[in-house]
Amino acid sequence: MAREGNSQADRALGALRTLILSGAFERGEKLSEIALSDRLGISRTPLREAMMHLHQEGLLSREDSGSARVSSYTMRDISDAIEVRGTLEGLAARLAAERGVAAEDHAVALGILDALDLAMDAASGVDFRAYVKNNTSFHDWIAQAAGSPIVTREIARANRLPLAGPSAFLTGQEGQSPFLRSLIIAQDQHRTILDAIMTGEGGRAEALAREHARLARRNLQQVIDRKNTDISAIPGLSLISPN
Amino acid sequence: MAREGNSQADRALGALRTLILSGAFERGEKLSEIALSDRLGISRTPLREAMMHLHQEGLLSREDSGSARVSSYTMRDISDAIEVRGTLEGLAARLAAERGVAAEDHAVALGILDALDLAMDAASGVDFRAYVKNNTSFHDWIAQAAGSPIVTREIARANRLPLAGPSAFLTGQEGQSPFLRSLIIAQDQHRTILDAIMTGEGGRAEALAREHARLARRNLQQVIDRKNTDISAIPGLSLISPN
DNA sequence: CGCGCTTAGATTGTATACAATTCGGGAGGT
DNA sequence: ACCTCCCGAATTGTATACAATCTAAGCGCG
Repeated sequence: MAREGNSQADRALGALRTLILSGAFERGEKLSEIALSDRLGISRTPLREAMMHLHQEGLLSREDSGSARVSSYTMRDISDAIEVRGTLEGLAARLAAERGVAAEDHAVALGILDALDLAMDAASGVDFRAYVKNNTSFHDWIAQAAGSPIVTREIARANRLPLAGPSAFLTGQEGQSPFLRSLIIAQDQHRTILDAIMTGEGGRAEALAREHARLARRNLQQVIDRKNTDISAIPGLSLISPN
Repeated sequence: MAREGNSQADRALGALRTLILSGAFERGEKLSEIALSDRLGISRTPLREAMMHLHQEGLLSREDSGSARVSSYTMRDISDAIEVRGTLEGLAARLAAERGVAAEDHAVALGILDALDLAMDAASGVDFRAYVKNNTSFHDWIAQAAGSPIVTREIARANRLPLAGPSAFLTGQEGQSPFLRSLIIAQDQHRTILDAIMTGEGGRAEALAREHARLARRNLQQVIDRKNTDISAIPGLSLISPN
């Protein structure tokens, strides 16, 4: 049998997801199971399992007849998805503030924020790889800070939506100066959110977490407005319909 | 092939979900695919598909080895799930207020609320069947009121969590007088939420929708505290661990 | 010339056989 | 008595064959 991550189904899931996000298919393109099966060298049974998974992730949508199509999203869909994420992170932050956070967990969060500072102040400009990694970690920390598996799970779900994750627009932006400014603002928001959580200011923590997500929305808008963006530089961007 | 709802996979999904929610299995019981396959008269392929679906619904959890267990939830998990639902419905209500609602959609909502009044004022006590149906309709209306497929979808997801749906605690409660009072309060909240949405009071609409969900939380607590509750009267209650 | 029907090819849904792995129990040794 | 190792039964993962259905092209008819 297969260990975690070693199964054919997991391989199919990863491979197909990468293909879709990298723009290997057109928006709305119909995917044939047999064709994909041949292309990936994986039989239809685990492939169908992977496609079901991608369906619930939102990357595929099912026709009435049962055939699968690559999903198509509008700008507003992504914007709404980010708002949903912000709302749920706000909930997590508020609950964490209300329920309290152990000193041990607090230390972990501080460590992540210090690492983010370090990534920004690197001698050779910003260390994007480290920033993305630690930014993701901090958002994961918030998701778990309330100590509620349900909240954590729902946030994870919201993050799976194509471009809604906290680090979706942190790749392929290295040289942009307005983007650098937004990193500074984002990091300040990180510290402020953690402060509000630790002082038990639930309402403040929630409002800040929401606004923090809206910063991602602004970045999305900037990326789109800048016309010469390489569509393949940001995974999933090919799923967005132009208008 | 199979039309929507006619496939073996859909039948397996419905049958297995009903079995689980009705308490046919113990909490944490390991489910063998072969045994279930025999019991339901459905081969393993569509059965596995159904089990994957139930896994993402939260009714099943997977062991490292791949075997499936019936999920177990705590009281607090359910409480959190209801809070998540309230938060997302609050988001939907706020967005609806901010973005505006067409007169046509407003009329639909008013129709649903009138039907709810009618169900409560029925000559022979409360018509629970009608109340549940229209209560569900109103919550669906809110989920769609923002005009955002993403928001609608996330709310639908949150509702799938075992006892988190808006009508989860409306069955098996017919004779309870404190419960009747909560129906009156709930219906008042319905009207107030709609009013806030239509007058563009986004913050108010959001706060009310959240508090409305917390009423469901109070009902849950009442059901649990009342010791003589028939555990099979409320679908999914068997998944809750006592402590 | 356009439209509906028929039919063949392609595609999805399902069952089943087989391979790989896990799990539990029993034998044997210390 | 307890621990370890090993083996067989049970269980899950995968491939594949077949059945049911969809799709699209070609044909006949108005």
